[in-house]
Amino acid sequence: MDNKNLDSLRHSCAHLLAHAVKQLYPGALNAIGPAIENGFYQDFDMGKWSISEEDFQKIEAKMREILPRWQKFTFKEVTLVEAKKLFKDNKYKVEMAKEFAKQGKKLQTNDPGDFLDLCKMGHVENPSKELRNFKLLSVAGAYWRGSEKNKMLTRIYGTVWPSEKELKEHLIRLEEAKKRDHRKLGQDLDLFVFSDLVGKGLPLLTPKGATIKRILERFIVDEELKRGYSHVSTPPIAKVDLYRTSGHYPYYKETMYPPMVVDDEELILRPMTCPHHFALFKSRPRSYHEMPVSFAEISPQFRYEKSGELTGLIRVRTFLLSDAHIITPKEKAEEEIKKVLDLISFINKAFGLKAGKDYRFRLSLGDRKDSKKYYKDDKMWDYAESILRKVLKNQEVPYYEAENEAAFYGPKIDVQMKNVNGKEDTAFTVQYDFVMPKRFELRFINHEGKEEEPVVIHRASIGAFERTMAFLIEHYAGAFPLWLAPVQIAILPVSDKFKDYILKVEKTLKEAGLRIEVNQDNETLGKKIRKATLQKIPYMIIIGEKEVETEQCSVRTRDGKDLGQLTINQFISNLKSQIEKFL
RNA sequence: GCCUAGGUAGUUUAGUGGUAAAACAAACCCUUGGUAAGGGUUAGACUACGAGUUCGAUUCUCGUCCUAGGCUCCA
Repeated sequence: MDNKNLDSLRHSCAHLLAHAVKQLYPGALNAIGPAIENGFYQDFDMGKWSISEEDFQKIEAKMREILPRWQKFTFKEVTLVEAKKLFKDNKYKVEMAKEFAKQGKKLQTNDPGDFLDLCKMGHVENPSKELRNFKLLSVAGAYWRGSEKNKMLTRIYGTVWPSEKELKEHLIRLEEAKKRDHRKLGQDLDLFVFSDLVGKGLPLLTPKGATIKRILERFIVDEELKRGYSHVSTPPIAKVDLYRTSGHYPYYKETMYPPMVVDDEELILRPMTCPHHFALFKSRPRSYHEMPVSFAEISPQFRYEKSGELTGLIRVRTFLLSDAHIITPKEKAEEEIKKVLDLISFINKAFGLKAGKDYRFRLSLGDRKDSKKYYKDDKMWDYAESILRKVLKNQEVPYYEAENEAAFYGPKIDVQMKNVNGKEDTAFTVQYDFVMPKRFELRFINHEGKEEEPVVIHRASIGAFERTMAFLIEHYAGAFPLWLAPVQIAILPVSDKFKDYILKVEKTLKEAGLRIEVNQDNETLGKKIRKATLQKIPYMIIIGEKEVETEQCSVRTRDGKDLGQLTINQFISNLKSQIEKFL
């Protein structure tokens, strides 16, 4: 079934849900009910009622009771006056009717037999047959028309599929996704924890979690140094004036931590690194010879995200960003953006992430009409957006454009990744900024000996480490590739008689830079293997009498493959060549 | 922040208006075992926190904190 028909199926099911709920809860009003990816939702103003997931069984039964009567949707075009009259009891429908009429859209009602609704979308031909394979999934609050200022409605999410088999498969996929959830794996694999006492949105990384972070950090710093970045170190705290100069303060006051007053000075935990790097740039005059100047930093940042927005490691209140600011003459900006995209491709390749499947590029544009949210300079916006678009086109990568997603100082290219729940977040970002150079009076001396204003490219190559770790945990389902695995080798003695040899092996492997864990517990070999496998440790080496005699080790992988006996040196060079291939 | 649901040993869960049960993990003992769970013993919970109702609350009510799924937000 193609997407259009699937959408019709799902949207039709939202009607069925609306009808059932209205019958069960007199006075409930249905608002919008669109198809979404893998399902649909339907919003209700429940009036005096409230709904929880416990009510789903009852609602689903009602839907099945109604369904046989729904033979065919019939459509009818109506005028605004007629619509207002037909839906006089439903203010949401009336508001939509007015809105559509204002936009010059035709108003249409449809009726599957006993449920007249205002609606313009596609519907299935034969509802009673096609709508059988549905399931209600969750209930949530959602603001009417998506605005915090409006009333909160009750939203019911559901899914529907052309066949029972597809429905079952989808439900199994949802279950499987839960198993990959980085929050569950973070617990099971001992990577990070939260503490009520420390605070929400403030993750504590365990030794294993911190190891992954350290590997990523070293990986990206080394790679950036190779590519010509200068790594710097600036304080995670600064005077509020710095952010007043940058213009961040009024725009982002809500998400900054409140200022601390120390001796007549107001200090703030930094929510971003840009102004620090600009201050560094301005510390002395800059010549065109050294441009572009690329300051990179593994930078801790602090943002007061609203409590409901926090999710595991994906949205946190303090995080470490692989930040950089490329301060470049305008004519070199395009080339520099291209270089950043090359770096991002390199990173994605190292992780085995594929464009289109695991991530996608988004060209995030401004809105010329919204001068509150975006700095007003139409010409600069047009120019900056055209440059980013051009680079994306030349890279021949698939991308999509999104209005109203830019930073206040310019448009950006975002690398969007999906988490196991299907929610998309920005992993990496490249931003074109023509505002900060003005605000900070950034200048360099050009080859004519005159002062010239550069542009700034803000970019986060490997993103925020916490968030990137979350994506990677889910991407690998916890089975990290050798180079990233917090523990690479589990040494499993067959009994405790071989301590001396084990110590020797452990020392040799550690000296070779490998990450080891020895399981000396008084347990059977089978149990030790099980434990190491559940911890998703890539390699297990088993040492017993045979290995001690021949000075070898028996190697087994977490996938259950037996690689036989190897000398320690063979094993080391085997692993090392594997790691090198990745990097 | 808002809507809905939830919070019981380190973890996953059970349970009850009369101060809590199990599995795994832990510690110890027996076993010295060869490729996914050997056996036993012990310890571990002021049932998230605070208040109320009650003779008595882990259980009922309210508040606070935290978590999940959404919404809003996401530099």
